[in-house]
Amino acid sequence: MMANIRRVFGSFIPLCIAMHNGYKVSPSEGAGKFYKESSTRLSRPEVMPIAKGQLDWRALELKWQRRWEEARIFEANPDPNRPKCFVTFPYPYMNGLLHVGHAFTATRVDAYARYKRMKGFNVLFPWAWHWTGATIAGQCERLKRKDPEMIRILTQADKVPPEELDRLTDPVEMARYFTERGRKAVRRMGFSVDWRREFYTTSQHPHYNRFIEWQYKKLRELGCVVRGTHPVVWCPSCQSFVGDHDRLEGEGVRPEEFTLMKFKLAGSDAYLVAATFRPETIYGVTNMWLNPDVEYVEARVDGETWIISPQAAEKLADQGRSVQVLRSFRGSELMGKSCLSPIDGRELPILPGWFVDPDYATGVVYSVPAHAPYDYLALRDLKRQPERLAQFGIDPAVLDKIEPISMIEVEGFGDYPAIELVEQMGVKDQYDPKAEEATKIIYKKEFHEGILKPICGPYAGQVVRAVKAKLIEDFKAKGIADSMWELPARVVCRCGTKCHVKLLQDQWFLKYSDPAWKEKARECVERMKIYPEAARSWFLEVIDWYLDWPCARKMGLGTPLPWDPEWLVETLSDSTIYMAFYTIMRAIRAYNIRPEQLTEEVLDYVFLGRGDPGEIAGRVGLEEHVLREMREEFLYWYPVDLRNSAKELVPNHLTFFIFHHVAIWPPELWPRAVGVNGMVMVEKKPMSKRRGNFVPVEDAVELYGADATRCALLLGAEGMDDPDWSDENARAVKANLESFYNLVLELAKASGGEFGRPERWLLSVLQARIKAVTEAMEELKTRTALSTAFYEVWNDLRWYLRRKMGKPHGPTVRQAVETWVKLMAPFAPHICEELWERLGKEGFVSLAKWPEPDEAKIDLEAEEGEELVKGVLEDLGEVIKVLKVEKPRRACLYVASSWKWKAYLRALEAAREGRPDVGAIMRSLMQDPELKARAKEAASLVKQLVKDIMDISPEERERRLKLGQLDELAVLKEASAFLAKEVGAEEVLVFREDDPDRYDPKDRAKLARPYRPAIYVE
RNA sequence: GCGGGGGUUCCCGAGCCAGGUCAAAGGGGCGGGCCUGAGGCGCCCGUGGCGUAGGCCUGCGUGGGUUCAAAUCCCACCCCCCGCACCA
Repeated sequence: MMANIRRVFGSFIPLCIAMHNGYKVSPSEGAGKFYKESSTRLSRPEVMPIAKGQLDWRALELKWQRRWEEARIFEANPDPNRPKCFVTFPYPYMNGLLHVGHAFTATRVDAYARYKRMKGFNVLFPWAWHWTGATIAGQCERLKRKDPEMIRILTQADKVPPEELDRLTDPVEMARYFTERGRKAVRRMGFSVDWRREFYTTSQHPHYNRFIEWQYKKLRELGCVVRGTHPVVWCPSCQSFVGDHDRLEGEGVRPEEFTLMKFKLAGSDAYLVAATFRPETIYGVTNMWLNPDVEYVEARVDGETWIISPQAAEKLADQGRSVQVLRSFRGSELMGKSCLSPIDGRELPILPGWFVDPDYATGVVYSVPAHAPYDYLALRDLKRQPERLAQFGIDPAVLDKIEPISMIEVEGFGDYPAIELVEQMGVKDQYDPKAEEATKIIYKKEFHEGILKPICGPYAGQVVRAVKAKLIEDFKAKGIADSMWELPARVVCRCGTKCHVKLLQDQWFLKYSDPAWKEKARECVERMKIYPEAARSWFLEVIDWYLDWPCARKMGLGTPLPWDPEWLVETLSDSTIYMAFYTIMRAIRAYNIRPEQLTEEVLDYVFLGRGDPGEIAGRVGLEEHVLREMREEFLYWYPVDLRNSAKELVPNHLTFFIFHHVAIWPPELWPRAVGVNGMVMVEKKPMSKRRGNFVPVEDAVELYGADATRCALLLGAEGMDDPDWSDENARAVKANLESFYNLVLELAKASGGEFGRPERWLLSVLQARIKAVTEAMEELKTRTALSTAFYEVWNDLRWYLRRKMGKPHGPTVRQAVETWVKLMAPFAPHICEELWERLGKEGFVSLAKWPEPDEAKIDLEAEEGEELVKGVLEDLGEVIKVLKVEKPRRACLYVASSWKWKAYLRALEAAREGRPDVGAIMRSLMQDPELKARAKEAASLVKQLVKDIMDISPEERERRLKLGQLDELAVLKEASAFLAKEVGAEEVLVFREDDPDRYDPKDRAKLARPYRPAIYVE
């Protein structure tokens, strides 16, 4: 028996060290053989030693991982008698090692899986590997070229031994290599995975390949896959598109679509084709700008003659236009001529504009001086330097005829916003950088708030933003407008060539723009659970925003499109419904089904229930029952109950996942829930291989063990917040887990003791903890759940043990500790298994029944009693501190008399209706003769009581009201020895305030209030 | 720029939706005490300021506002993180 509280916490570990000194654990010896000899002092030979005051985590974790595997407890088979729960983690991409970010997301899934399993669900948590895409192939290329950065990343971040590098130049080898290491890491984390269903993607896995072929046949049948063209950033020298990572300049720059307005050149069939983002301003056009110093061409473009820059002609040719350059000339040639406004045929002079860049869009710009700063500036510059006009033989008088035309109304400006702003900002001329700034301001303002004036015909009175798309469509229909793609900023390829936009022909697209498809996806989002709820609007936003997605590429690894095999399904498009494949992977292995047996009709039957299983089975040489079993297994596990990922996947993978499910399956098979979490930071910075703060799972596990890694990650954050991984924190969590382990073992030895209020209190608060952890897990709030299960329960026990001064009640403590271990099992499964075994429990804690809160154990009197003791202890401490006495000789407590309690309870009642009114309470109290006799005293008391009451939570008020008068005298008398010990007093005396025999030299008793006994310290 | 999420006491983080329970949970770190042969572990106390009786003052990105009362509600501003398309 423990002699006192200090011994409970202070001495047992050294004792354990003494007991086990000399036992050295060799990890290679495996489960059950960790010691040189069987411990004679521990009753069970297989339990873990505590080596050097610390656990041998590695040996302990390997032991339980092996036992789980041997017992095959995570292999989930359909069982109609149990509710199922199918949870998934997006298979990781195998271009490198798994890192703590993967571990974080997967640990959340695993903790949820383990929780649900303990709740009695038949839980399936499968795992697979993503090989699809060009990234791995790209890495191999870089490796072949001996790119030093690539070698550095592979050898340092991914810790590939240099001698392996040669082998990894083959993409399949690289994928396989990282898959092997990844699998080891996943196992070491103790994830409760059913490995029978493991696979990897691409044509390298013929079964999966069949599945993707089937999926795309279905999508095509449904009209979800269509052919079309697509703009990409293109390098004319490399003849290939240029992704963000292949650029020297222009990261993040994407193609944008310009509107082209066609102005007929007066007395000619040719059009001056001006490019703009603001076609609505056509109503305010006053003249045309060409750069007189650069070259232009006249070209046949789709049967029309266009005047544009030669660069533009080249770009248009890459955008699916038929382009034939007829002649080339300098811009100066057209100066002083005129063209016609496409809207109303007004004649517009063509003037020299040196700001016009032939490299940008068409090199032709129309002028709207009222609303475009550059246009106003260029006109102003010409007026100031009429000689520059004369140089082209233009009569400067032409400028006098140009009046700005106001066509957009915008608050805070008059008729000519561009002019006002230019003057206000003091922009010098068209070469002043401030011109750009002014342009941005006007554009933004007019786009969002601008209203078109009556001059704008059918669009008058409308907001620019609202009408723009319609206007473009109308102009195109009338044949006065066209469009072209252009990059809003310079992009330079790795090879040094300037890029432009190319429109790729005959691409295969997933038609995410389809309104009917979007609608179904929205419906799915609306009906599913989303953790955290804040992510829901994000999904809806993304679905709304999606355009068609090019779903196939010609490079890298993947599954060829069945009807056009030179195209491979790209990586985000072959990972959308594969969770269904997990459901049949078990049978494929068990029955040794060959890939060619997974025909379209077989999979139609399995996943869609189409056709006659007997006939189909016969045709492919399978037993009918096998086919039926696969169908049943699919229907058993589907739909997906939870898919959890990091938030970066919301706008892509998770949304695809939703789109494809709603396309292929009826609503009852749509996903039930998605979880989204933050991205792991390492020492507060985003993890990056290049930056060198990349933390592989294998390293974390090696240093801290699986349980500590899991807990440190889960304690980091929940919701969409980003958790931070730091060594300091991981170390601290590991130490906490070790203390948890030692404390549980020590407490399990407790025997004897008495059952009283502290025991009732402990069991009562434990029920609240169980409830809180359970509720948090249901919402996937893993941080709240773990922190409650771990720290809050610990604090409860801490108080209890302190309160019992080292004499805990064996059975109660044991019960508490068993519950504690169960609550911790989803998070720190290895150490909990070990404890479970050491506690002498049968079976795996992983399969133990999750605790349920027991209403019968909830004990208001005990909880309020302990609250009182805590409060008194705190107040005593405060008083002693202020008095600056080292060791008080004696402390006296005086509990409130019953008339005060009457007033207190009345005040509590009054507080139910909001802020209590002192007057009203008094009036009602005065009905009672006992109180009426003390009216004066009562009045000041009630004021104080109302203050007290408003200082506690409404729930607490309700509890106290429900409980009624607490027998404070009994509670405190029972606790007096404890209080005396805590404050270091010789004795603590407790009296009723109206006890005539009380010891009360300073006459303090009258200050007593309910839950606040009066105190006298000497 | 657009969309999403945030800014809380030394650090991480709860609280904010449903205003008073909040000097503000929990953890970490740090300081002191106890325990120990010593260390680690554990336990207790402290960790904005003041205080010779359980209390008072200041305080939750910045600036306003609503209210008897605001970390919590409203407005404006500043700052940080994530995603933005052929890429996993």
